Amino acid sequence: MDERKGRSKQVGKRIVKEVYKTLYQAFGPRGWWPGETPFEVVIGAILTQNTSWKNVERAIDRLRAKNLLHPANLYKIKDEELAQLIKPSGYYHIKTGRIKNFIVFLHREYGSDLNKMFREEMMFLRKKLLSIKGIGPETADSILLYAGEKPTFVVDTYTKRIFSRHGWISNQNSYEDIRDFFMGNLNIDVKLFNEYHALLVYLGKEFCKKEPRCKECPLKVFLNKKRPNPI
DNA sequence: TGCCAGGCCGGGT
DNA sequence: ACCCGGCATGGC
Repeated sequence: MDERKGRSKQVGKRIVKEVYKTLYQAFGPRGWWPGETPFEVVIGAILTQNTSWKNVERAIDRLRAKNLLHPANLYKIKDEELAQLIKPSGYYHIKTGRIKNFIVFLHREYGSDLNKMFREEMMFLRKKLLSIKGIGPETADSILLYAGEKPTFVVDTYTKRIFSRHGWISNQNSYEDIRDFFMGNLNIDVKLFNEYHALLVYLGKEFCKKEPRCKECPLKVFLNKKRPNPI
């Protein structure tokens, strides 16, 4: 690699770490994921696809009330009943299929035992999750990180929005590019990846909704700093 | 009232 | 390899 790229890489590394430090100091630990059990996290990860968490909570509460937050119980339920229960989370027919796809996969591959599934090597399991129809990269990484406590970085719309608006990534970078960018510039650390993603979501939700780079944004201190060149 | 929310798939270029 | 329409409810 040439010298310019090398320097750019160092800038990228510094930015990624400093952004984390800044957000953590501003907001403190977020305590993610807002779910009680690993299985609940998996279901939440599917239900929250392009959906506000508030609506997902409603759906989860309805499942919990029927004691359905367990693989064996969901395995038995009829599609139409599940669809009605998760209705508040939107896209409920699509998501019924996606939940069922995962449940059938878990049953077939691991005897409905989530702990057994998470004993797999991370990247091997990631590939298997991605092969399930309805589980894309963000959902897979959310499951691995927040339910399985595996060291993978979750990239979502907030991550892309915040980092591209600052010029730290470009909007043509793929999901995997961006994931590599974060993982390559941070220590491989479950706790760190957990907090980082949660902090970005918090920032995106609470500060960047209407006015990008608003006055109260903790990241405004980065506006005048050197920026890395394309990942 | 219209737009958005912690994506992903399938078909078309 | 991208690009786009579709999927749907609830909050502001």
